[in-house]
Amino acid sequence: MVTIKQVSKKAGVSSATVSRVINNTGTVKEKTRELVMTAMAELGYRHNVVAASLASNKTHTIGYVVPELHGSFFGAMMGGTEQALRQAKKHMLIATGHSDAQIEKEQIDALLSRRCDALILHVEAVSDEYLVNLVQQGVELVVVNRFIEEIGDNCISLDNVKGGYLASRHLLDIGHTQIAYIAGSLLKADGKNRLTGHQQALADMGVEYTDNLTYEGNFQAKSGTEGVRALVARGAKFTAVACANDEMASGAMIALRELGRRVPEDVSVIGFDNVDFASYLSPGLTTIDYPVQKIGSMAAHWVLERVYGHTRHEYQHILSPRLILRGTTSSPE
Amino acid sequence: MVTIKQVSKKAGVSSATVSRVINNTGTVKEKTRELVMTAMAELGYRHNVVAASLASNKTHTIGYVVPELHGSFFGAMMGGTEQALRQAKKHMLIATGHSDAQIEKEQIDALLSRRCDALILHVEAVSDEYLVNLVQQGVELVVVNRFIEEIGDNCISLDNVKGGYLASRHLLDIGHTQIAYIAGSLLKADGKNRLTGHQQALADMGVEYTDNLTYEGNFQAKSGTEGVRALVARGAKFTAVACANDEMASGAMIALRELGRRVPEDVSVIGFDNVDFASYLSPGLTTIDYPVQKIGSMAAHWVLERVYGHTRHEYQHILSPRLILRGTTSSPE
DNA sequence: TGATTTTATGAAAGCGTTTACATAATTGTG
DNA sequence: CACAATTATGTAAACGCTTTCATAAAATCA
Repeated sequence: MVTIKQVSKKAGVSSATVSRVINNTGTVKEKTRELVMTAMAELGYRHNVVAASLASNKTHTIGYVVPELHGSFFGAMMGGTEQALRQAKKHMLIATGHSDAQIEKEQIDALLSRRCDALILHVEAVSDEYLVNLVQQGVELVVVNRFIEEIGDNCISLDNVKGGYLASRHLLDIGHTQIAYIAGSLLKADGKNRLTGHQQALADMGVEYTDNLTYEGNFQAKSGTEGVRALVARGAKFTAVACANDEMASGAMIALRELGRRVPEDVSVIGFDNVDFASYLSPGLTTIDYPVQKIGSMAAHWVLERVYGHTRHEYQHILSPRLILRGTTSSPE
Repeated sequence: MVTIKQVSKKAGVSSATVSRVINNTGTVKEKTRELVMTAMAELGYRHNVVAASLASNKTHTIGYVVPELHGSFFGAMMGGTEQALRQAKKHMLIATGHSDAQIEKEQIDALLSRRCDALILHVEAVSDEYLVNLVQQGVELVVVNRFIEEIGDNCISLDNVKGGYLASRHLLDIGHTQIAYIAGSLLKADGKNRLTGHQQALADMGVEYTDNLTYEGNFQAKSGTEGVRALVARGAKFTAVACANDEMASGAMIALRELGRRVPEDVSVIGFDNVDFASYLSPGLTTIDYPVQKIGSMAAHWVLERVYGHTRHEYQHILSPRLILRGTTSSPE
C-alpha cells in the first residue's frame, strides 16, 4: 500500500502538505495541489481512513443498532438515514440487538470500541436507565422509536398513543361500536401505547371497553390469524378489528376469510405501520402511517448537527402518525 | 479515554502484556491476567479498535454494498450475513449503490479506504471487468446475486434461468398453454435470465413463445398492474400469468381483480422471490423461492474461510430456486 | 525598498495499538 | 543441582495519518 510519505516524496513536498490536499484543510498553492494530485494518481494512492481516524479522533462512522435486519421496517428506516448520511460522507456500521438486553449492550459496546462518532439505537430490551447513563457519560446517541423523558432531546419517536387513537377513532367515526382489538406484545411500549390509544378513542366516543374484545398478539402475522380465531371462539361479536400492526392485520384478514366473513363488507380491518405490502393486499389495507423513513433521516440530521456541527438541520422529536384510507374499512351494515 | 498504557501502569506490567490479555494471544500467567483485568475494570478501559486496526492491519469489518436498503430483499440478505458474522465478531459497514455505476464505484472505494478486510457486493451497474479487475488487484470480495465467469469463485448467485423455468413449467404441468409473462427489466441479468427460463419451459413442452404475451416491467408492483392491463388491451388471451417477481405478481393480481377475473379460478398467477409478504396475500402467492438469506450467509462463510482462515465453511456458488405452492395457481377450466 | 501581513510549507510529536525480538522467570531433566 | 527447554514478560519500533508550531515565501503597504 502506498502511503502519504511516498506521495510526498514523489511530489517533492512534505507529508503535511499531502494531508492538506487530501483533506482540503489549511492552505496550499494551486500548483502544489496539482503536483500532489498527480503523484497520488501515478502511485495509485488510497487514503487510509483508519490511520486518519486514529490521528484525528474522528471516524466519520455512525453505529446503528436495530433489533433485526429482515422485514421491511428497519430497512426503510436505515434507508432514510443512509440517504442523509451519504451526502455528508458518513458511513454506517450496523449491528443487531435481537431484542436481548445482553446482546444490545454488547453491540453498543462494540460500536463504541470502534470509536463511532455517534450511535443510532433502536433497542428494546435495555433499560431506560442504561441509555440515560450512556448519554450522561457523554456518548453521542439518538434513540429512535422510543421516548425516554430524561433524555428527550436524544429521542425521535412516533406518538403511538395517537396512532392507536386515530385507528379506532376512524372505525368509530364510520359507525362501528363493536371493535375487536388485536394488540401487539404488551411487554413492548408500542404495543401498550397503541392499545391505550384504542381505549381512549372508545372512551371519547362513549363506547365501553371490554377485555373480551381484546387479544394480545406478538406483532407477527400468525398471531393475527390466531387472534381472530380466538375472539370468535370466545363468542366475541364485532364488526371491525383494529390491529397493532399490518402483519397481524393481514393475518386477521386470512382468518376472517376462512370464516367466510368478507372484508370490509362484513368486518372492517385496520392495521398499523403502513409497511410496503399493505398496499399490495386486496383490498388495500387501511392503516396508520408510521413515517419510519422520516425517523431514520431525522436521526441522521440530529447526528449531523450535533456531532459534526453541520448547519442547523431540522428534526422533531415526536412525530405524528396519520390515517391511510384504503379498502379494508367501511361502515357497518 | 483511558489507554492501554495507563492500564499497564496500574497493573504493574508492560503494555505488551495488556495487549496480550485483550487479544488472548501469546502467553500470560493467570495471575497477571487477573491483575490486568481488574486494572481495566477499575479504570473503565475500552479497547480502541481503530488503533488496533492500524497496528494489526486488520479491521474485522466487512464492507457491504447493496442497491437499496428499503424493501425486504436486502434486509433478509444482510440478516443472513450478519448472523454468521456476529459469532465471529465481525462487523458490517453498509453502503448503497443505487444501481448507479458511479456511486457503486465511489462506495467500493470508500469501503476500501476504510480498510475493510473484505467486501460483499450486490452491484448492478458496474461492469464485470471492473469487478474482475478488483479481484486481480487482490481485493477480497464476493459478488452476490450475479455470476461472472472469470471470477466464479468469488460469486454466489441463484440460477435464475432455472427459476424462470420452474415457474412456467409448473403452469404448463397443470395444463396451461396460454401463459402471459410479465418480465422484469431486461437490462438486468435477473430479468433476462428469468425470461429465458420461461422460454425454455415453453419450448420443452412444445408451446410456441410469442412476444405478444410478454410485457416488460420494472420489478415494481405498479408495472405488474400495468402489464396485465396492457396485455389485455392488446387482446392477448391467457389463462395464467408468470411474473418475474412477487411485487409485480401482486400488482398483476390487483389488475386482474379490477377486470373481474378471479385468481386462480380464471387466471393463475405465479411470482418470483418468495418475499415475506407473498404469504400474506390471499390467496397466498405461488412463487419461486429465492433463498436470499442463505445467499447472505454463504457470502459470510466465504469471507470467514477465505479472509479470516476460519475452518472450512460450506458454501455453494450457484443455488437452486424451488417452487413454493400456494393458492394462486390451479388448472385451467 | 524595507517593513508588515498573509499565505504556504515543513518538522516532528503524537494518536493507541500490535508484534518482533530480547530477556527474564519458571519448569523439567538427568 | 546445573543446564536446557519452556513459558512469561518487557522494550521499542512500527502502523499511516493529523496537527501544532515554527519558519519560509509571497503579497501588501507605505
